Amino acid sequence: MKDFSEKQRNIINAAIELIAEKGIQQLTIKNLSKKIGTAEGAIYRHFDSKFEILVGILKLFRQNKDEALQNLKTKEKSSLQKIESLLSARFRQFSENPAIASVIFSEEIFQNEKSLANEVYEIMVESQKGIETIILNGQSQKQIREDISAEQLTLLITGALRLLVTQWRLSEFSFDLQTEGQKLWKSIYKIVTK
Amino acid sequence: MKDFSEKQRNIINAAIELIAEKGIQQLTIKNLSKKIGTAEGAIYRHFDSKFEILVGILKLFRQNKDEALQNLKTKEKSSLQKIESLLSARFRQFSENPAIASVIFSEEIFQNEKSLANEVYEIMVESQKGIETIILNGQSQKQIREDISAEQLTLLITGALRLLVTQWRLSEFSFDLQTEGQKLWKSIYKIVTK
Amino acid sequence: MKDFSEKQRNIINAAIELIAEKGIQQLTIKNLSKKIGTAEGAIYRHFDSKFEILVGILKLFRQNKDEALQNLKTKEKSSLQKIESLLSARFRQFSENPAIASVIFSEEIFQNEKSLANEVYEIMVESQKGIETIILNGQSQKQIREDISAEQLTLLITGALRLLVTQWRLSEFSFDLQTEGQKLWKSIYKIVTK
Amino acid sequence: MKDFSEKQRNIINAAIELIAEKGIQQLTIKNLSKKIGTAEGAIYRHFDSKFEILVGILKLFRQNKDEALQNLKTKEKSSLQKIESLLSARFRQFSENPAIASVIFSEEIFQNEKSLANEVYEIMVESQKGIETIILNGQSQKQIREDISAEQLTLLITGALRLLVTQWRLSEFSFDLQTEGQKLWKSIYKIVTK
DNA sequence: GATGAATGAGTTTTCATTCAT
DNA sequence: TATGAATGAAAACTCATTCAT
Repeated sequence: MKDFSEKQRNIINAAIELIAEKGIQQLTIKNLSKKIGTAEGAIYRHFDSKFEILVGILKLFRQNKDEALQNLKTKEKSSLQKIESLLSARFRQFSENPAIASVIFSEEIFQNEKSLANEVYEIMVESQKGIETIILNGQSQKQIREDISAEQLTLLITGALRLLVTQWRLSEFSFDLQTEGQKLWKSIYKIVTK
Repeated sequence: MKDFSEKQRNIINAAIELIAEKGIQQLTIKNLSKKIGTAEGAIYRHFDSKFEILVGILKLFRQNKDEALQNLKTKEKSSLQKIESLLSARFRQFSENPAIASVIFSEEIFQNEKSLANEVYEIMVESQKGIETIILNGQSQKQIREDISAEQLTLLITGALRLLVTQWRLSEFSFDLQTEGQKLWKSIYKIVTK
Repeated sequence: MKDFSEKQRNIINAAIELIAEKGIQQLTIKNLSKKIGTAEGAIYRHFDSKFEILVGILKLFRQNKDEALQNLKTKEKSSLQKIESLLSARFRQFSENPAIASVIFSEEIFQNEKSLANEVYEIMVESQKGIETIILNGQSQKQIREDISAEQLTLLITGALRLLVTQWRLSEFSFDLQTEGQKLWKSIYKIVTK
Repeated sequence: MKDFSEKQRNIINAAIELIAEKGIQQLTIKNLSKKIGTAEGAIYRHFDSKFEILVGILKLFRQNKDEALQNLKTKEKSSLQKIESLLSARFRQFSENPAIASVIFSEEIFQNEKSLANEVYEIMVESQKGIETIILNGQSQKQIREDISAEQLTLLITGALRLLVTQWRLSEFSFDLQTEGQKLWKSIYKIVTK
């Protein structure tokens, strides 16, 4: 769980951008070193292998997720407010860093390596468990409808979030993600409150 | 829009399976020829290049989509029945051919080539337009709630469908997709009818 | 125990020559392909890896040894004649193919890979066991002195053989190996017969 | 013929151990610096290049040899006693420092560089000349048989010594070298005295 | 049509050496 | 003196594609 050096963070971010721009197949050490302006060999001072860079990306995503869920716990908010916070924080993060948006929901990128694929799945499951817990709370406080299970509501909310981000990316960021995110929240609100 | 020869369909299906099993990075001519039991050179009798095989995969997906939407038009059903049909047809197809499930929602696979990425996006948009049209019909016939736009409802439905399939795949097909699909339909039904 | 194709034998022989000329550190795929006049990648049609080429060299050496020992068994000769045959066959082989002489007694070449180092040692032990058996026979027939054990005599004979070949090689083949081999045989003869 | 600093001797010894353990191909500046616990760059304070380290190893071997031969000259012993001394000193040295045993008879290690290969050969020739001189003395004093030339006897003795050490090393030091060395001496004694 | 060897460019990684600190 | 990051060349290996058979 060690923290990354500045150089390591540079490399991880460059890798994320590269994947976002051209796909994993273009995430080569050559392209990566070009992007950060060093010789190819230099990268190996900071990561033992290309694989470790991918591991680094996932570590970063896991940290993102943990911080997001942690943030919510400390705040005194209703369940609905918490969900709204979560969604708008996500949309803001992606708007500010579209490269992350391009990679974070693209599980296929890590499919190559069994161990990474598993890590990806875990992060996804844990992230959804976080939302499901909030919804369960909302249901027990009668703020959220109970005729649909928390699991199903989570599937609907998370699925829509992911798809909206995917559309944004595939359309080459042709619309304002935060605006559309607001609209989505309103729809979700209507749906979950009755 | 020429149709494929049997050999070509073999190759396309083998390619889809290969991607599903090991990711696009393992879609090599060598692996492909091994899978279909021919020499490497033989593949070039049927496709001019590897790129054309990817084009072929997308052509197949487009046909799938067109047929699915066409099927519905001919049938006399309510909007809600149509959506249910569409969903259950999808889940059935994926259950029968998990490889397709692994590739069809993985837009990143085709991100490498600009022209393919665009085709992917178009198929996705057209597919959703099909559902949106059904929902609009349902709304004008008062079978589907009107306080949420057809576009938003489509986002919610399609997003959940995609995410459920993704979870099924990442969990290595650990649950029964059609059963979970039924559950999802019930939730969607509750949501859209009120 | 499969036999090698002609191309594979070419590659193995080129590898032996390369090692003989410049040492294992110069046994690179680039140098090897240059020597046999193909592109680097072409070699991988015939061997899965560089490692397999080294395995191939050792297989060849093992065959050499097996044939040499087999040859002797069939012939009706006294123990002393057998030893003389063995030595002169060796010296003839090395004279005709100095590259083999440069590699066959250079166990360090294969030290890099544990599995190969073991194979090397086995070949050496088995080869000496062959000679020891002949000596034991000679002793029981009173043709060879018995006050020194067969093992020790083998050590002396094999050690001298190896060292003579090593000197020949290090002196850049500056003397006639077969002539010196004859001299060595005479010395050995005197030693073992009394 | 300058003497080495302590740091230089450290480096040379670490290099010998590294070669002994894993072969020359693993003698890299990185591995070397790891073994002596410094940064890679630090090595270049003490040696101008990796090549100079190899030169250093050979210088050490030459010193070893010179001292060994010098030692004998000063002592008042018979030729046979001198040979026994020489052998047992060698076996003792190798027992105490197996790494040296692994490198000193492995001429191939230095084969890469023409100039080193030559130095290796010279050390070997001079070392044998030393023994040959002792034998010649023994022959003129009728302590050593004269029907076999001093050169041939040297070949037999040195060859057996080398092979025994090689077997010891390849068998991963599975027997006691000094005990086996004693046995070898007894055999040699019988051989040269009659 | 099919085969499989060959090609040339590309991949990840390693290495001796240099150099700013 | 020591450190460790950077460099450029070279290592082993892969790959899409071509082509003689």
